[in-house]
Amino acid sequence: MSALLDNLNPEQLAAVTLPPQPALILAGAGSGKTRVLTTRIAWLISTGQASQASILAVTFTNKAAKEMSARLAAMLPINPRGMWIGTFHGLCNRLLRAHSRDAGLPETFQILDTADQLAAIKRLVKALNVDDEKYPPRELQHFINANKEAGLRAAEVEAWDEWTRKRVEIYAEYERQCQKEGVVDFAELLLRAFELLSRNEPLRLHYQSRFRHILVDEFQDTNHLQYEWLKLLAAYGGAAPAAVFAVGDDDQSIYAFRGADVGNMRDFERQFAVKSVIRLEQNYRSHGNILDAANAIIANNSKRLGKNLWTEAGAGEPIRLFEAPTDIDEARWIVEETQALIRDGAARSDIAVLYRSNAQSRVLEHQLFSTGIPYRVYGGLRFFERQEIKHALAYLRLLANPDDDTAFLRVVNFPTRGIGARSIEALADSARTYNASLYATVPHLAGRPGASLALFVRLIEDMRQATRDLPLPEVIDHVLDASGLRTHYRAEREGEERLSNLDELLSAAANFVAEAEEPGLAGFLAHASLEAGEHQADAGQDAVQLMSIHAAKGLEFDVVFLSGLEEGLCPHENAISEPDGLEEERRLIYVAVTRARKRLYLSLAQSRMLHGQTRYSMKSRFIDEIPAGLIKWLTPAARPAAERYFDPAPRKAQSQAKDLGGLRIGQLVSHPKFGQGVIVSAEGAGSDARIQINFGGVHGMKWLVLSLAKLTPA
DNA sequence: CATCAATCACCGTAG
DNA sequence: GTGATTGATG
Repeated sequence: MSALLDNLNPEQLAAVTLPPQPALILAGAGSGKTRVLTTRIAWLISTGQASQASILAVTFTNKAAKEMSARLAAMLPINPRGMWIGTFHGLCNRLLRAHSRDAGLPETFQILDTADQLAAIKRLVKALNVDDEKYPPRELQHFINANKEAGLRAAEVEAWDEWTRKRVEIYAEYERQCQKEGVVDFAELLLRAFELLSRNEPLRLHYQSRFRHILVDEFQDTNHLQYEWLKLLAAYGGAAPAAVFAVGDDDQSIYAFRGADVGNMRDFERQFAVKSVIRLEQNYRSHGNILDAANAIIANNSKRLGKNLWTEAGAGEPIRLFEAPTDIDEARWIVEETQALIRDGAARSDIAVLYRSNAQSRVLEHQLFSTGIPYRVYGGLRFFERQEIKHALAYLRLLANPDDDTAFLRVVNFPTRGIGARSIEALADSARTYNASLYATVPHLAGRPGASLALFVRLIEDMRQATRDLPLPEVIDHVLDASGLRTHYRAEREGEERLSNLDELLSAAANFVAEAEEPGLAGFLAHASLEAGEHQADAGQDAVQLMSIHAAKGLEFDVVFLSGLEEGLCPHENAISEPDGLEEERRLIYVAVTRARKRLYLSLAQSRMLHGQTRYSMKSRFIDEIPAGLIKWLTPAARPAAERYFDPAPRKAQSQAKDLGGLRIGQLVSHPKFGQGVIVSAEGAGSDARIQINFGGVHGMKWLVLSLAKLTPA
């Protein structure tokens, strides 16, 4: 026991050993947050204050949940599976599987990922004859999810205008469609679990009396529904509420876009009458210069609970900053620098390259690949989201739940078996009249299309027969052959990688069976939806880590490259116009900077390919928020002169040189009112000539009449 | 009904 | 630049 509490600083110790009552721990980046959480659980159990079964710990990412389980297993001679530890989605899934009937779901309900959900909405929009120009499926998807995250069913959404009334109607139809097919989307997992507990009193009382200790990681990222779910489970307002131990950092709140509400921290403090607020401000991760930069950046935010990180570590190295002419040059430089680090003995896995948007990874991957440096990309297109994997999973889903129309449509004619759009349309029509799923409607269909469809149904039924008593990997193996997927990809010219991914699916299943509590098909399918990113084909290898800043939260590395620090990208142009958008972008940079232990590189590119076009931008305002003394410029001048600003190797799109009275595209210019900007494009000629300039920041993009604008080369 | 080429829209972050 | 969608052709 004493060893358990050794080496904790006074604040950490106080947090770990708080009496069982509501507590809020404001834990700065690198302050030992995970350690406090896990030690708290170990302490509660080893002092006999809590049983394993009375613990519920919830996190946001699978990575964090796994980490917590692993650390607990190292601290306690127990099986951490006795506790409920997982993500919000994972725990809600567990709850719904255990009580599917009470929740109004089939036992084998399937989970729709983002792409499945969008496909389902598109299908619905088509079936309802809705104008998809006026009601774009993506927008509808966002509308539905936002309402679910706010805890609102279609009937509860207030619609003030015709547009929204229609969207509510589609939302209601979507709910009906999902219910009929026995599928739930991500947001539905949470909402359904919430409704299950709130409507079913015996069940609620059971879980409320079981979970006496509820620990929440990354509390700042909870959305409204998740907070309400926690309140319900903790018996908030009742005679004997559970002890909620919430750990969070308002400065690291970066998920407002999906409904996260930092206000939950204040609400929690007030509503639960929290007596103990503990601040963890000593940072054990980063050198002083890195921490100073992070503190300086975040100090520009106005809405903060207030916190200042400090460290006993020395200042360390300066922050290195590199400005490249193009995104390709930027990537090349990052790779060269990485090579040098590895040559000097750095482990590849201790080096991370971070970026704002996943699209940036391609250039980096290309450079790394051609240099032969092993790398691993997190996020982006994930293993379980690959086309061939989704096809295989769709067959499996049909085995588990034939009413899953999304799965049905995905593979009914893949590999092709003569079932075209006409047949599908006819089938969908009768499915509507019978009010049944596509699969169930097939026997009712007469004529020629009916025959080929019946063959497909027969195929699935045969698969079900043949795999009835087989272990999961063999089920999948059989399905891959019987479906014709293997044959199809063997014939495809570039199908080799797809084939090996399908084999990888087999080993993923074998792994799953070995580790899971419920190693059945339904469990595996849920795993595939919920942990789409966890399984990577080249996991385990010592590789350079590539990921978005969001994905990097909670992780740390010796060396961090933060790339693409340009106005429009970081801060992202869409965020600037959003309320509080800029502050969230700043927190994003704060998160990125605080990932680094020893060395931090910042980089930007003056021009970048985006949407197949070259874009010119200015350096991010956030760079200017770092005290100049902490930065070491690796490029000659703070701003390169106009001449050298040009792309030395112009790409096609910009090669047509235009005469703009001495100015050129890509050049940095100064305007008396708008300040510095980059010439992006031009049109017209003579006195009509207009040029487009990206001033970044407040002014943004502007079209100016060349003959009137008082521009000087900067 | 399948295949291929041409055209179009899209990339902001995620479980 | 990529992946989805549409249109012409066999």
